[in-house]
Amino acid sequence: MRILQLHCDSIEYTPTKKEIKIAEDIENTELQRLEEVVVAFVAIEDGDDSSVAQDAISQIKNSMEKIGCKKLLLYPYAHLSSNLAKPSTAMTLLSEMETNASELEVSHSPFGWTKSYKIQVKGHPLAESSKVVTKDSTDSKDEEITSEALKGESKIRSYWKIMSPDGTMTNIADFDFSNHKNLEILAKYESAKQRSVDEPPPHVALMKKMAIADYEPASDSGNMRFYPNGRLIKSLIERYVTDRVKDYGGYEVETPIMYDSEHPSMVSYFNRFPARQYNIDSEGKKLFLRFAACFGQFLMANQYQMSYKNLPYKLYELTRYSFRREQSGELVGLRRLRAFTMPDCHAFCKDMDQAVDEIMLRFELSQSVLHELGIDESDYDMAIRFTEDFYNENKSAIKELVKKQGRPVLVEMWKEKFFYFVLKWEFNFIDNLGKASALSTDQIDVENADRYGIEFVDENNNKQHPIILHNSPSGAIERIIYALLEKAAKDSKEGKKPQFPLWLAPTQVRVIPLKEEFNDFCESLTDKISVNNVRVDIDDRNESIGKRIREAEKEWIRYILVIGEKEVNSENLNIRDRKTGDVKELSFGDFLNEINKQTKGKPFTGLNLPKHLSKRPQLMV
RNA sequence: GCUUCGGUAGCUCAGUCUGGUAGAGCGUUACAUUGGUAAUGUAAAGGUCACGGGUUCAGAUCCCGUUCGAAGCUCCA
Repeated sequence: MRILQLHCDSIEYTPTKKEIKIAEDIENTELQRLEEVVVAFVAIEDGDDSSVAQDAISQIKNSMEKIGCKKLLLYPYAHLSSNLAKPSTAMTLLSEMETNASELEVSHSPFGWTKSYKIQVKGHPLAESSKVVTKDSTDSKDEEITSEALKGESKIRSYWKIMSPDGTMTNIADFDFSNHKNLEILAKYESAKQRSVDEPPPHVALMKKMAIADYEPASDSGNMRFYPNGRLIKSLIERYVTDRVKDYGGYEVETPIMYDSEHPSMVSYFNRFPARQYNIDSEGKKLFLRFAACFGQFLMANQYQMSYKNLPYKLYELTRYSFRREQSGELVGLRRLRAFTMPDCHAFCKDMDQAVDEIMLRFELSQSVLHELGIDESDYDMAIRFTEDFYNENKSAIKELVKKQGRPVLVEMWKEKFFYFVLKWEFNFIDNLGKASALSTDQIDVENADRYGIEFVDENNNKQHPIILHNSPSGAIERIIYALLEKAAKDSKEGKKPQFPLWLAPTQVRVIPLKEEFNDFCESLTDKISVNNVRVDIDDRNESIGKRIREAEKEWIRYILVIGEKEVNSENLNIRDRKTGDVKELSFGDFLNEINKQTKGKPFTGLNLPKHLSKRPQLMV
């Protein structure tokens, strides 16, 4: 028996005429319409019997339970097989299947009739499946009709281990996680897929409360709006990551955000991955929005005349945005988006030795970038994945990476290469709910240079395809903000004051005049401070001093300067430091030094809000 | 995408079970207050109870659908 099973929004069919003599007698030849239904196109084959029918219907019931649908239409469909059973047998078995599915709302379309039909199939991964049930098939073959990638992904055979910094590998079950709680979460998360949470992630409330980002209902899900505070933070992180990649040797480029899916180099790449992109039809072209910077940079590199002497050569782009049409149920706050900002740096290397050398540099770059962004080593754990072949040929390189991490890492070893890369590592941030999400990552790609026709000329004047590394030193910028907010929430939960690194704080210094008569003094003081690249504002509202301090605290502002009689007549400043909660007296110069020490080496941009709080609309409370 | 839960004033939320005049705090506005390091006082304005349909004499409340969000499943190039 062959079955094509489709989970449908709707199906309409109209019996038009009897095809065979013994066709079922029916009274109603009008159009039938069913909604929210699983349609099983069934071909009964020679040799099928009652046991096959039972097996088949139980498989159907099984998968319907999984997708949560209770309505079934059995649709006799001869065209699935060239070895059909006799119509009489077929009718008997079909009605047996229908009887055995009585707990469902089951019906069938008439047997032996020519029917016209119109069908609307749902888009989810389990919506379509085909089944072959035979007398001797002991186990069910439940094959999903979807992209090659999804098929392959479920077939990937892999082994999960923990590798210690000394290079020894241990089975996950045998590893002592007592000092590595987050790694345990990551290991369980990845390999066993165990999760149990029942509350929204804290960064979602914080991103709104701090007026950073919010959902935009008028857009698609997962496309966020960033308020002035959020844009300032995001733009500073973007600039910092870009500066660091340029220091490392990446050359910044800009490439289109949409591509023609029928361009020859896209076709084969596309077929390797599930179709989760945004599609746009324009003047007969089928365009899709990029989900990474790869295409643009590869198509560009294709034009380069490269010699081995030029390698390694690195291209970099900060994609604003990359688009992935993730399943709606997977989107969460700033953690998982459909439009996100991704720094993406590709290094073209002449051979595996050079690629391995390069990956070490980028590993250190990624570690350092995260650290400087305010994400500590203890906040993330590393996973490394590679093919068995790559492991056997490059053991020492893998061990060196793990050693650089200095702590045990999660290892996934693939029996064979399925993706385009032979090695991939990533740093996974573990949030307050025990969710892991990848930040930095790098890959060794051995396929795409060929696919995109990227070549260099080697020492012997032969053309070769370079090995390509794909590194994002920070991961998505939105995800960095998510990590910083989750860290702040954790501090808050532990009774510590939440805060941003000073260089990212929307306001670094707040000046509060005690009375209106000190306003002029405050103006000139803030001018003096802001010319030194410090974001300073004035709370000139007619509110009590206590309230204005409280609100500055709630905005996580690090330094508060209350200006009264005493300050106006003093050389020094009285500074309330949120970190300690104390008020200290410093000279103007010492104060600036204290700030500069903390923001050294980081980009700066001016206040992104009105300087006077009296002029500032309130976004959130 | 599936299952479950949720959407009430700008924000946080009560009211929904048991249908009958829509509530509080914060914020906003006005007036008074000129303050010394986490909430000054008084008053006022502010709601299509997410949207659409149904049941009912009557719907924020009950039913159906849609939409947005969250959790779980699945997934993450």
